[in-house]
Amino acid sequence: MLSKKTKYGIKALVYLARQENRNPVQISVISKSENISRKFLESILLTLRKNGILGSKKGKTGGYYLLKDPKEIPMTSIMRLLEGPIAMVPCVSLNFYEKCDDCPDENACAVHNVMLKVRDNTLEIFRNTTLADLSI
Amino acid sequence: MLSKKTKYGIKALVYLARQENRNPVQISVISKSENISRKFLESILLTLRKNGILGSKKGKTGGYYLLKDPKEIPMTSIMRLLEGPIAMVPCVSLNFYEKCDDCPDENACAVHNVMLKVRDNTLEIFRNTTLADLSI
DNA sequence: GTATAATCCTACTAATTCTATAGGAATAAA
DNA sequence: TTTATTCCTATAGAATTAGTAGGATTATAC
Repeated sequence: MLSKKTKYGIKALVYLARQENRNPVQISVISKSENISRKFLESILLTLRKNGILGSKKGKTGGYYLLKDPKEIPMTSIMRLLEGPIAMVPCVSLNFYEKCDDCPDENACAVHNVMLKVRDNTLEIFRNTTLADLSI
Repeated sequence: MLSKKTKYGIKALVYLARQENRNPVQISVISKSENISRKFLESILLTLRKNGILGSKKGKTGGYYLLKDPKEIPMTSIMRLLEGPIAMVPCVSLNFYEKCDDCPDENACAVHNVMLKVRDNTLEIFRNTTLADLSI
């Protein structure tokens, strides 16, 4: 299941992508529009900024804005940043790989092989979907 | 992320599917072979039995066995039983649908639409994969 | 400059879910 | 009658999630 953090993060990004210009938008404006707790959204936008997706301006008339063209922001980046691995098991994850304790041989593991297939499919969707596609 | 419950459940089912006959297999035999906590596995097999996937025999020489041909057990059934929804958000789930609190219009929701696509893809894989496919 | 209004940052908390574990009752075979 | 299994309910510790608190910092407007 997608965490609320990720869901809210995507919604906020879409909101920013739909803006006509790149002027800073205040947290409270987004939080009201998208029905998201202000403080929770604050922490989400902060991690998006720390990871190069958003820029921010402090003080009065401050807020958050996109640093890149929405076309240049694939879902893979957003998902990995907010949600973590795209794969359903760590042993088939590209960016968050971990060996299973219980599994002596990955290639012989039935779970591994189905989940690899699922990951490949999901990955292709996320790679081919950018923030621009979400924001139409 | 897939829960250990689901992962262990699948592994146990594969183990049973690979048996030559349908004689009862004891929990402890499966738990040793697959490196799963005996008591945890016990509770998993119990829910599989209560939901018509497994049969059981009590007492000495007791154990668990498959009730159906592995070909007749799709991944969708196993996943929904052990893991719950296949979709990443409740609002695109077929069997566990729930409306989002924050979302006034589902069809206008960017998250909804990507996740619908992901669900369709994942669902097709799980529908076309049976326990028999996993047990080769 | 001073008041105001925004982000920044760290820490904390409440709720939920996950991963088991405990312990005995019921059952069946030897 | 002993032994070895499943059956059942309850509980507990750990991890994660979702959200909150409160003040520090910074920039604008008057």
